[in-house]
Amino acid sequence: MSVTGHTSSGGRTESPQGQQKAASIRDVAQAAGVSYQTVSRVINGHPNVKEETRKRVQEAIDTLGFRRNATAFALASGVTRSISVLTSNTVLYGYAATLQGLEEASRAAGYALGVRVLTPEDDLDRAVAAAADTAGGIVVIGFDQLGAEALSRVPANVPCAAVVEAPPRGHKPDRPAVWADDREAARAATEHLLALGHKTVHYVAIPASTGTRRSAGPRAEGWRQALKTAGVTPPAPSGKGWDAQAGYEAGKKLARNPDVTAILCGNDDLALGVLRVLHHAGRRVPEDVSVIGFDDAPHSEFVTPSLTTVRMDFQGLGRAAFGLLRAQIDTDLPASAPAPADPALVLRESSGVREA
Amino acid sequence: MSVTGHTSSGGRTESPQGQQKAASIRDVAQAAGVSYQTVSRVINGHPNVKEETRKRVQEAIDTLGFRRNATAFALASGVTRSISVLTSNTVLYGYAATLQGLEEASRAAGYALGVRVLTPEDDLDRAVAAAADTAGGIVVIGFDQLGAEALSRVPANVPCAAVVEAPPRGHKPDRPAVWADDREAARAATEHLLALGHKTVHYVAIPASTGTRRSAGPRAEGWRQALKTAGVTPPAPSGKGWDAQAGYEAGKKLARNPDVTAILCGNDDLALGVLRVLHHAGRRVPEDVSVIGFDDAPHSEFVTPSLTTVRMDFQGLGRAAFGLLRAQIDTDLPASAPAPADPALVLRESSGVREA
DNA sequence: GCCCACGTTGTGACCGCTCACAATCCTCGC
DNA sequence: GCGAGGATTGTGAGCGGTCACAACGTGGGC
Repeated sequence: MSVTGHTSSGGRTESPQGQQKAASIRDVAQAAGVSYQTVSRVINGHPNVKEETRKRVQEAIDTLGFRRNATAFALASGVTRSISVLTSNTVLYGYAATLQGLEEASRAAGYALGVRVLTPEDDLDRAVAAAADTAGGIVVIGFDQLGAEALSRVPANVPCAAVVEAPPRGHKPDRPAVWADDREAARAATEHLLALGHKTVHYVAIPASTGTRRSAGPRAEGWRQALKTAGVTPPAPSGKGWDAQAGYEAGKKLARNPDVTAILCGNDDLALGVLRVLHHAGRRVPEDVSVIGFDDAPHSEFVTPSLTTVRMDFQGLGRAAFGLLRAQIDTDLPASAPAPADPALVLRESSGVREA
Repeated sequence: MSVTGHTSSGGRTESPQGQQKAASIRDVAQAAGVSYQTVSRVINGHPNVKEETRKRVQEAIDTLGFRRNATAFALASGVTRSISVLTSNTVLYGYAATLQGLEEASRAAGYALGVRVLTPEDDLDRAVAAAADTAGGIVVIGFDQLGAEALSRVPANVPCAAVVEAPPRGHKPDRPAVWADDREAARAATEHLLALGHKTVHYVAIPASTGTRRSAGPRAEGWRQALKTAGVTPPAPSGKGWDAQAGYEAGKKLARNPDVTAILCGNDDLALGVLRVLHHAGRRVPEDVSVIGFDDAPHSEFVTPSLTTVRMDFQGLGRAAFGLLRAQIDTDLPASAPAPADPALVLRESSGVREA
């Protein structure tokens, strides 16, 4: 198999004169025989402009192909109509879907959207600052430690919203934020497994946004709480990452243990890895072991066995976060923040009655 | 299952005075007892500044927490150090991974990155224009018709690069672009299936970036060519979308036909759907039918049966596209465009020798 | 017939920074 | 001891828009 990986430099028709720079407001003014201020009025739809004048200016705008310079507008008016998203990932389903919601909402509102990925090597203050002075506001995706940390570094005077893990009971984040009730969802999923006859439920954790303990985070809490309520001592959670490989690794030990009949996973990728290792270990799903994931990634419905999981409205969270941010920027707006859908347990093939 | 979906408005400590606006270059100048131009020299690392002066200015910068206003800089210098990505999707693996490569490269180069999703309802010219005057250059992800169309609308005077499907043999795109040799990869995959003893190979297509025919696009071409070379008449391709659901739909007919023993899919999501429908039809993979996907999405290794697929270096394509764009903006740069890795067939469980 | 209010338009200053150029200061060589 | 020339610094103008305000009409009310 070969590759061309070819590169072609486009045939620019770059005349020696270079491309004439874009028409400015003053060019238009001259062409229309008015002052630049009048042009400004026209492009901003100011009421007090004589209809005939407006028409003349509009024609000049059209023939010159004038477009208002966004940079100059931003400088002069102080309005930026753009937001910047800070996230540690853009590919994992939860992040990607949240980003999608954010993009959709911002586009609908006429805002440009910037993306800045955070890495462990980053100087977070610098990253936040860079985002802040590029855009009119910041949205932080704080599902993980990196995001949460970045969020805490956002200067108080920059408009900011976040989508985060559900905060500990009774706590409220110090910045506007949206979240779904993962805790309750995890509890419901766990209770479902218990109701299916499983004596206990094991948990393969996603990294928590706060601290490094596997037992931290709302999903783990919900799971633990359900077990406790049922009078079961929660087994130690496992897991050390977000992807299927991490699920595979964490699942090795569980797969070997015949007492393990039910596994809740912090996300669907993890669950996929668990499913895989169970398959390798010769344990059938759901006959021998039930597996439940989290997030309802697009492919979860199509793997075999199809994955029972908790559907999360990440797009909705993204949209809501944008609403929260916009409310700070366009104070005096209808502040419409459509509520995200509730998490919902989706029953599929990977979970079933305990047979033993 | 309930949801809190809670919203908390952060406790802004907004004194009646409001936050004093950020320090400007002149504030710093005054504090340091120099002219604003000297401050400008310091922040731009201009050589001819007396060491002692530089130090004094730097101190003023630090104590005032000065940060150069990006908007003003852009306006005055005409340099934007930001790029904008136009894409019809951000979640599908190929797109998301390309975007990831783009983000990574732009961040490394100190460029901010904007994302603008294209929809069928969009006024493409408007969308392109908006992207163009927000950023210093545009990268178009042209895997599909929407992207390809947008690319063709980019005005000649705006710096632009694209990552596209491999263009027809002998053709070169009229804009700088990168692509992988999907055609060759598809051919290799098809030949592999043929070599496994399959009499023919069916194809479930992804939408082509040009035209609407399922038989268009490099992947389809490579597949068809391999069959023809082997003296086999290519069966009609199926497929009408990008996702697993589309694969499932397209696979229904194939699953019913006992003569179908090998299926090549335009991407891994499609393949997942095909796998699923084959499972429902009681046909074993790879014993009864071999399936090969395209792209090597992260989960393809972990589904059961694991998916034989063609690994694509989308991140590399993204990085290369950024390099191409940057070369137009920072003319006079080392123009380092690291070549993307070649597509590579990854053999896994879903393909095997024909047993019949 | 006059004044005032309002609709319409133009002027100046400024957003925060850069550029080009002029002005000043030193230092060196003879 | 003096002029040349480079190092260092300051000034003016401008990027392409916006804002505030002044300057025009023009019509209606008295």
